[in-house]
Amino acid sequence: MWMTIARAARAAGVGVETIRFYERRGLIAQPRKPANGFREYDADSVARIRIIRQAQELGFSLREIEELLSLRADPNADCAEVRAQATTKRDEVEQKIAHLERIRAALDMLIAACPGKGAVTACSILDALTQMADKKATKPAPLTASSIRKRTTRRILMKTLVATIEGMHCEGCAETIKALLKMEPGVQTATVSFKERSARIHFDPSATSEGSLIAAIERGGYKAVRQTS
Amino acid sequence: MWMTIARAARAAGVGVETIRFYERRGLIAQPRKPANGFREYDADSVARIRIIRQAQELGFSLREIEELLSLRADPNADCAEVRAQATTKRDEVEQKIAHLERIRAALDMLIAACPGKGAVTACSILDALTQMADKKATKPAPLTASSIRKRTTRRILMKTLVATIEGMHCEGCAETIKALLKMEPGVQTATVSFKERSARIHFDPSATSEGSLIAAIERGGYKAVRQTS
DNA sequence: ATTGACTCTGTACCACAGTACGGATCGTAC
DNA sequence: GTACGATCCGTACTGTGGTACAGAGTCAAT
Repeated sequence: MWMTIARAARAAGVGVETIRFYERRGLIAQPRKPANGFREYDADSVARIRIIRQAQELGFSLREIEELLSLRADPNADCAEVRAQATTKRDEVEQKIAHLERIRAALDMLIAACPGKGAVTACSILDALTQMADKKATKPAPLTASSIRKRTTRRILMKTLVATIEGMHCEGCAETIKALLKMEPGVQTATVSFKERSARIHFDPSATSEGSLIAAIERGGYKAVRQTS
Repeated sequence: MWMTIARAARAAGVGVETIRFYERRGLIAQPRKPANGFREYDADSVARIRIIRQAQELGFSLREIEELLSLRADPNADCAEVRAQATTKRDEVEQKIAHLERIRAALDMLIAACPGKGAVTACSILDALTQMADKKATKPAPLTASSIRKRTTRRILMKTLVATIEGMHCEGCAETIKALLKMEPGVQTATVSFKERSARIHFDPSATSEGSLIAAIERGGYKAVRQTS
C-alpha cells in the first residue's frame, strides 16, 4: 500500500517540495520505484514526516531532529541521550524567554514614559533609545589617541598577550587551551593558568593577531578578554 | 573632527563591513570626501549606529529601525507613530513569549515522563513525539508492520561515530571537545558526555573521516578510540 | 491521440543580518 | 621606493527552512 509524493504530502500536511527538501537534507530516505522513477511512500514515511513537524513545533531545528531520528534508529543509543537533547532545548527555550522578557520590560518602560502625542523632536522613546546607546558607549573603545600605528619592520618582533579566561573548570581545561593556542600560527609559547584564570601568550604579530588568539580560545568554548596591562 | 570607517566602527562597536552594509541598506547616509574617496564619519554618525544597535537589542528589525529613524528625521511626524511601533513590537514579543512558554511546558512534560535511562526503543520522549504527531493527523493510515523496507540510499549519507575518550577532567572538557569537533568540516552534530567518557558524532563521510575526527579530538590533548558497535 | 494532472531533476530564489574576499587604490613610515 | 595597512567597490557566501520555476517525462482519462 503506497502513495505518490503528492498524496504523502497531503497526508503529512506538508508541501511536495518540502518532502523533496527533507530528502535532500537526509532527513528521510530516498524511496524509488525504478519502473517510472516516481517516489513511493508508505504510512511509515508519512509518520516520519509528521514526527519531524512535531519536533519542529517543539523548537528543534532540522539538524537536531536528524540527530534525534538517528538516535531512534540506533539500537545502542541510550534514552538518556534523547533526554539530554530535550533538556538542552528546554534550557535554550528558557533563555530565549528570559531574553524576550527583558525586552518586553524595556519596551513597557518606554511606552509608559511616552505621552503619546506631540512632535517627534520631543519623543521620549527616541530620546531614550539614544541615551541607552550612549550609556553603553563608554566601554567599547577609547577612541582618543589610541590609534598608534605600530609599524614593526621585517624583524620578528614578539608580542605578549595576557588574557583573562572564563569558563575553565579544571587543570585539564588549561591544558586544552594551551594545546589550542600552540596550534595557532605564530604562537611561540603559551602558558595557561587555571588558578589565575589567565593565559600568557608570546606570539609573532605578523603571523597572527590578538583577535585571532582570543578567537582561538573562544572556539574552545571559553571566554577570553585581553588584560589591559 | 572626523574619523575613517575603521575608527568609527570601533567607536560604535561594530565591524567595518557592517557600516558599509548599513549604508547599502539606506540606514545611514553616505558620507564621502571626494579627495580620496574615503568615507568620513563624525560623532553623530557613530551615535546613529549605536542607536541602530540599541534598537536591534530591543528586537526591532533593520527595516523597522529604518522606519523609526525616518520618523525621527521627519518634523511632521507625530510621537504617537513611534509609540505605535513600540506597542506593536511589545505585542509581538509577548506572542513570542507565550509561544515559547507553551514549548517549554511541552518539553518539561516530556522530560518529566522520561526515565532517563534504558534502550532508546522504549524512549518515552520519542514515543510521545510520534503520538503527538499522530494525534494531529486527520486520518493516520493503518500501519502494516510487515512492510518495513529500509532503503538507506541518501544523497547526504550521514554516518555516526561513537568514540570512547580518555583524559577528560570535567564537563568543561566535554564542552571543549564538542566545540573542537564542530569546527571540523562535515560535522553535523556532536554530543560529548563527560559521565560516559564518550562522544557521538554525526558527520558527512564525504567531507571528513573517522580518522580525522579522532585526530581532531587528540589534537585537543585527549585520547579517543572508536567504539565498535 | 491528446489533454491535463502529476512527477522527475536541477537550479535559483525568499527573508535576515551580516561576513568574506578579490583586485585596485590611497596614505605613510622607514 | 617600497612595503604595509587601510580603504574602495562589487560580488558571493554564510545558515535556516523552505518555495518556485524550467524543461522533460509519465499516467489516466477522454
